[in-house]
Amino acid sequence: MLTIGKLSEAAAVKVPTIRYYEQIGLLPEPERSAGNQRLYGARALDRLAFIRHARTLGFALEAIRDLLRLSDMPDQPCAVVDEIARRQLTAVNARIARLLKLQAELERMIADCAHGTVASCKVIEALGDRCAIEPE
Amino acid sequence: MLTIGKLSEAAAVKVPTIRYYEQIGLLPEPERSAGNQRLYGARALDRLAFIRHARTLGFALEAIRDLLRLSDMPDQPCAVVDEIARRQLTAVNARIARLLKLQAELERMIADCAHGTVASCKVIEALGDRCAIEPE
DNA sequence: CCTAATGTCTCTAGCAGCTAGAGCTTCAAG
DNA sequence: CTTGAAGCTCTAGCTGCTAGAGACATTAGG
Repeated sequence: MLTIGKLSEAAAVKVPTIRYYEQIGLLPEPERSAGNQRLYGARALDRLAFIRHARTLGFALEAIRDLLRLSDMPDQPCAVVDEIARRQLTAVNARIARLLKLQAELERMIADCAHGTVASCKVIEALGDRCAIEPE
Repeated sequence: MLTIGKLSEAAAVKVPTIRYYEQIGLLPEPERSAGNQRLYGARALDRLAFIRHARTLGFALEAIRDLLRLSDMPDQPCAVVDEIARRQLTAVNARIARLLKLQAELERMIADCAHGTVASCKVIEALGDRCAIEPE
């Protein structure tokens, strides 16, 4: 059995984050030691690794909640899982597209800058212009 | 002179957001009408447009605060402005790089899925694996 | 066995950047 | 003159954590 500190280390998730996940119901309440400290088994580590991996892929905690629920129902068709992942991919694609536009505009702004005074700064000037990019 | 509603419309920034920007000191406190309503001039519109444009480019409000302060000092050299913009570009580049990795992993996961049951779902399986990508 | 240093406990509050609501006043159109 | 929209202030909420206070538990060294 692992204490929360050991689990934290093993899963590379900070201690308060683990408690937070428990609080919002992403992790089940673990056993407690005689002294009221949390004790985790291998299952908890798997689950935490799952959450962390999904988080690094940008899934929202709500989506992860759905994925975890589904992963506990092995006989269900995985269409819903697929759908969640596909939605995430769409969101990632959209963010990439947007960031590429930002990148281009920032590069243009910076390239135009003559390194003079603020009065003639193209960066400030460009920012003052009405915007060409849609907000997020 | 514009009421907050008109300003909101003209700058495409929501009314509570304008009040929020005032509250955190990004916008100066405007004049008030006899009935205590905010009244804005063209300067406020310019400033708000500047903020909005910088926001869509992903600048943090703190960075925008710096940029606004600098834009009020036209005789200063614009090196600091440049630096802020360059930092933003670096951040954008990093986010793009990260999202491209996520995109690849999500695509792989989804492509592997045989559309069977959850038990054999490669998406769930892939999420359960220890992560290959560094978190943000 | 005692002590000191960690580790853990709960609880509350804070971060960014807004957004939403309650409950009130003011304004503009008809 | 009335009505409905728009304005006001204030507080609380959202996501996904993170930080701190103040108290108890555990462990390693002497």
